[in-house]
Amino acid sequence: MANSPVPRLKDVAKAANVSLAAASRILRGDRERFGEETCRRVLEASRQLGWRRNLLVNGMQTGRTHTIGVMIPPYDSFWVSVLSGIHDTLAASDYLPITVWIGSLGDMPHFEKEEGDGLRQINRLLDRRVDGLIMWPPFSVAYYHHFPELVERRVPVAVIDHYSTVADSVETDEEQATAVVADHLLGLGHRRIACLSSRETPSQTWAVKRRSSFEEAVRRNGDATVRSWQLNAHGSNGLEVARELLTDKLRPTAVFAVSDHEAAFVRQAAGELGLRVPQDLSIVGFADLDFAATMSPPLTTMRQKPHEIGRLAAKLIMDRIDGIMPDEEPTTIKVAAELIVRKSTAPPRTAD
Amino acid sequence: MANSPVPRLKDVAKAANVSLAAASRILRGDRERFGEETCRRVLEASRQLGWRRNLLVNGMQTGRTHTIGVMIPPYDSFWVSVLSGIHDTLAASDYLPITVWIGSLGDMPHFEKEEGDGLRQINRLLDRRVDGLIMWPPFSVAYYHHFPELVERRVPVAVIDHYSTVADSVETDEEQATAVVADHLLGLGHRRIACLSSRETPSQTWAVKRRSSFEEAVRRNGDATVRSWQLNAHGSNGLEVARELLTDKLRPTAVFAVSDHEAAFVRQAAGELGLRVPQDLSIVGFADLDFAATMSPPLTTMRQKPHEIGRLAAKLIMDRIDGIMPDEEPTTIKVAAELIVRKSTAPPRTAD
DNA sequence: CAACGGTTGTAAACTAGTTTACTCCGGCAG
DNA sequence: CTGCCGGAGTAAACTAGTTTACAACCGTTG
Repeated sequence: MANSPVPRLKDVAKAANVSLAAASRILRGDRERFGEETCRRVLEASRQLGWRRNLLVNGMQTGRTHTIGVMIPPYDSFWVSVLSGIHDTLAASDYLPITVWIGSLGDMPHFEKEEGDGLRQINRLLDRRVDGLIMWPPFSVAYYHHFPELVERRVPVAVIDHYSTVADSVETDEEQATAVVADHLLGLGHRRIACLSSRETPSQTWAVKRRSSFEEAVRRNGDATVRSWQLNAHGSNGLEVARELLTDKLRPTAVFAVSDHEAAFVRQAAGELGLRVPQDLSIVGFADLDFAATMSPPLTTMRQKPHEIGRLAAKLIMDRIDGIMPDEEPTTIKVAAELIVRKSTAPPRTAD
Repeated sequence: MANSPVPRLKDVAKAANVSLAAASRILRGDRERFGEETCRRVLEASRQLGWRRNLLVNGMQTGRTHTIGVMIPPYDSFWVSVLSGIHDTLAASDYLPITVWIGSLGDMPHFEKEEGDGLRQINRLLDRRVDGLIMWPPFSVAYYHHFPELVERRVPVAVIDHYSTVADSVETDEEQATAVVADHLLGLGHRRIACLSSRETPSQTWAVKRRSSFEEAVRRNGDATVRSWQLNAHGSNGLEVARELLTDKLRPTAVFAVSDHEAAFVRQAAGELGLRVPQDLSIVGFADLDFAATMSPPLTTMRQKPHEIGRLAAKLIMDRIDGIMPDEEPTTIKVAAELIVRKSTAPPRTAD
């Protein structure tokens, strides 16, 4: 019956014995101008042949591919949830995300951004004429170089966990979140507190902000000391820095790690040094990644709302596409995080 | 300069002062027939204007979109690795996966497949004229109903962890893997062994096979007893079944769980019942998910090769697309798994 | 002076539809 | 008998190129 692998509108029109234009209009929903019987015949023929709209053609004609490019890291549970929020939100508008990444899983959670690769990936998306881009900026040295190009092509961009003056952004409310952590630790009685930051490269604005907001929040208290360490540019020396931090003359009774990945290093280093958690050392993480609850002891951490972050990023993009938002002025949305108290925090030993 | 948001070939041709056809041929690499100076002008103009090939047009003309649809579950670390293998392999051929899922993260690792949703997602991919499909069949009751349609459209399909007679498939070598687990437990001296299977719905052929292969492997030994339990159709009663299994009159000294998710239930139930792991109870999982190493005690488990599985599935699809494989005869590739011995297995108590 | 090879242009057909402008036909009302 | 309207068809232009056939121009040989 079908001599072509995929049925074309032409085939449907022929089967229903109507013209191509009539079939097109009827299938697009413009049924008022046609007889009931004709509509029925066309719809039936379409169903029978398994005809489906061709979004390639649609994309060429309207300039809308109903596809959003997403550049985020090889996934840990945070990014899986972000992606899930993006996916759900886009699906509601009949959009689909198309996701690319650079680096490899083996290098998680930190990895080198290779400029050439980032550029290749962003171009793969542009070649497919995506209607918008959601990204985590560390992937995109490419991003900075190509922002003017994206603007010229009118491809809206939303960035996640990165402050930007040129694109819409969604980020965790670092001031709120770090204040909660500081309150928790200070409330337990800790007065010598260490902070383990991540890589603080120019693109990792979240790490810088989280660390500095935390320092500020602790210092507002007056009588507590806080000191921060950070990973090297490759993020490859987590365990060493954690050891260094724990053996420092500060002798911290509590450590705030800017993400659960860093908290895991602190936990491991504490174990090696014979420090019991939480009796000798309290640890607070950030993100509530899937492994946080099953660490021993279960990790006290700030639970971000990754699904919500993804949802909002997708909504920003959709609003730009639909022209709901005015052409100018990038928006920044801050999402609150909540403290999940588990077993890795306790008052410091009074003997100390 | 550019009056249109995205530069067209027409603009490049005009800027380089050549005809549209010449620009097209030169940019496609057909440079032999043109002068060096002309080629330089066209390439330069293209670079300057930021022109990029339009894969929508390409797709319409050649019937190849350089895109592969992927339907896999909301990701745990196994599926993230599978996806990574797919991504890397496709990228090498300048293809991109476009991933959809059904169900939600909250229902992991088991969830209802809702037929309507599965169909909607597969159609989203078909609308974009993907060149092939990689999927995990539980997502696709849709798949079974639409296989004839896919065949007619000549869309090659590869399935993962599911035996199929109609599509290519890649799966873990269950016989090899379960024999290794059986040898490990029997070698330690266990003689009363329980097996906790997953949901054993018709689409979960891997669970059925893994459980039955394990039973067979144990029974080959002669003097050991094995008994199996399984989750309900929704996969919602893992903890209850684990409790039931541990309090059964069999009094198992070891449990093999068909995935780490189920192993986690066994661990939790053991804790509740005051059984120490591994002194009172040995547990073996399957998959080596990211949380396996940080469980307490760290879980002995079979490490699958998800990246390799993804790579092979992508390669099967690419071979079908490139016409390398003959038109008939679906292939099945089996991938070996390796035992990772951690702290959750030990010899049974001799007192017992 | 004509033929020739190397370069480049022109025009048309093609991918799968969408959309607009017009036309055509039959039946009914005035 | 004419006008009008609903229901349909026809043709063409348009999306962004790709590809083929053919023509045209140039300077250089024979």
